[in-house]
Amino acid sequence: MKRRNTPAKTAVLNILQQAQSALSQDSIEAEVKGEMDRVTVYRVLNRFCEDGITHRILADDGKYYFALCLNCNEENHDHDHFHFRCLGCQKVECLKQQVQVILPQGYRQNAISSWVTGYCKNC
Amino acid sequence: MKRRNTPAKTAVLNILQQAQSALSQDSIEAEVKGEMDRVTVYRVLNRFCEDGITHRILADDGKYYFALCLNCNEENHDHDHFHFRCLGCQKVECLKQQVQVILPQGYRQNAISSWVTGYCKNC
DNA sequence: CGTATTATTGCAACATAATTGCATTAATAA
DNA sequence: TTATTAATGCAATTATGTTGCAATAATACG
Ligand SMILES: [Mn+2]
Ligand SMILES: [Mn+2]
Ligand SMILES: [Zn+2]
Ligand SMILES: [Zn+2]
Repeated sequence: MKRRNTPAKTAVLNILQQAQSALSQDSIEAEVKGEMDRVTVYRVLNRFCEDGITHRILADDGKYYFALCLNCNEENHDHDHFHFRCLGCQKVECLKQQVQVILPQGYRQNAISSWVTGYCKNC
Repeated sequence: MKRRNTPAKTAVLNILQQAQSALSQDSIEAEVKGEMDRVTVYRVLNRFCEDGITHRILADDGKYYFALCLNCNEENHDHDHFHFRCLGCQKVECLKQQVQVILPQGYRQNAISSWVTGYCKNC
């Protein structure tokens, strides 16, 4: 399924690139108000995830956030870092620190989702 | 608001005690099918949380899971441990390992939510 | 026990986040 | 320029959880 370049795709990608942080669907929707449908935002973001352009993280507020994959290449994705959500400015960031977990015997690890909520240095 | 003992409350508590793991509303609902309403399950569980009988954890599948507070006392709740969700049997457990995170300068930590998904030793 | 008080329940409606179906539009290849 | 089909808009649907309100029933108290 070959991808096509569309205004919607370009607009969402620009927003993510300028954000320097993970964004939720609704915050992106707010920025493109009128330009495109709500569903299109979801679909563009999901396609980005399928294509390895973004990664999708379910925050502890129950919403998905999307962040550009910065240190990933086509084959190796590495998203086992902590995520921080600020209760003041609502900003979500990918932290540098990797999550270290040792599972009990016989357990196999598939994915990790680690969140810290609190207040960032500006809040 | 003094609590009352009801069949609904007793049934849900029994299920949690026998489970030895965290349960979602829908899995509890499945076990009490016909006995009580969907909303009652939510309300019983939320009351347990208010009363410090259970704690509520939002999993990386977007659902809340409820687990008995075992090592908590009235004042000190300690839920900063990893949680494991099995993709095979759907079971959710609280792992022993505590989450260790060092935040960037100036950041304040409020709450932690750490999930590992994968397959347990039986799956 | 009998009665009053009010916590708890059931049911319908609502809220919010995200997905799906389908006809239409438009990006790309030939 | 035209054919192909990915992408879009809109409405409907799913999923999870909450809220309003009248009816029910657990508890306290004489
Ligand atoms: Mn990340
Ligand atoms: Mn726990
Ligand atoms: Zn902040
Ligand atoms: Zn399992």
